[in-house]
Amino acid sequence: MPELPEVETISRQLHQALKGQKIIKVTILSAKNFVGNPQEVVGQRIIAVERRAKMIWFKLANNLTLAVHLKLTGQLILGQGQPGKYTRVFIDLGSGQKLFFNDVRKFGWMKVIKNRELAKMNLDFGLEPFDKTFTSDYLKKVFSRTSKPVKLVLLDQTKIAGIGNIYANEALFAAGIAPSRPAKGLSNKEIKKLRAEILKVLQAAIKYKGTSDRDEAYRQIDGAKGQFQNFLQVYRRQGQKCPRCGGMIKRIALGGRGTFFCSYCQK
DNA sequence: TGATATGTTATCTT
DNA sequence: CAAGATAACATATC
Repeated sequence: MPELPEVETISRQLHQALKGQKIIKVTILSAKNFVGNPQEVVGQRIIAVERRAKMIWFKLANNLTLAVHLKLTGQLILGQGQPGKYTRVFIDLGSGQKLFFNDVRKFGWMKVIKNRELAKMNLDFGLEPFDKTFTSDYLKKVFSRTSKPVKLVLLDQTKIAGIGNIYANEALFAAGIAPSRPAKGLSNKEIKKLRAEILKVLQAAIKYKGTSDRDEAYRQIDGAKGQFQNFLQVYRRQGQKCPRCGGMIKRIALGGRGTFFCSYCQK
């Protein structure tokens, strides 16, 4: 699924490829996946492409931003060809290339947003893990206020932006903390460790350009898979041996989501 | 056929 | 009232 490392990868690649380019034409094939007036972005130059939480922001010259959320199965592919079966929107660029927004399940969206509304939208999200304000003191404060399972707090975008199911599971494994532990019950030492492991796993996943699990949707902008699926320790590995202690990896549901952990070495 | 997958939000419940 | 729990969204795959 596109989480922080996947969206960051796409966002960096698009910035590289599209900075300075002009949007020539917007073709909407599925109306529900495009919000706003496409004419407002036509003719505009792309100043920068940035990531915020799990969104990609195309900052345009006219103080508008084209925001994209890939949700579960969205892709942004840069190419020369024709739209595919699951292309919902595509954008013709000055270079002659096309940017295809593909999305099997149609949960994702593109939205035209005024920059001053963007600032308001920003307030709905928690801290970016790589922001220097994301300290263990901050985590401690967040955790102390709830007895929800710690994994659900990691997934709460209003507290921390960008972590999804894969990296919540992996970070808790790396920190040796059971996902169902009530957040307020974690010790200072555990919180410190968890913060460090969150940063480590996100950094490693960015290095390997994200996780393309099975035939899942995530792709880099040239259509290539990421490689971090080869480094997953627990995610979707139920029934297999724990790479750390040799115990059995279990699967439970937390908040209706698959949760994977080693019941021997995650305390 | 039914279970499973999942990010986010709407809605129901406590 | 707020926090927490759960359903809904759409569709493919096992």
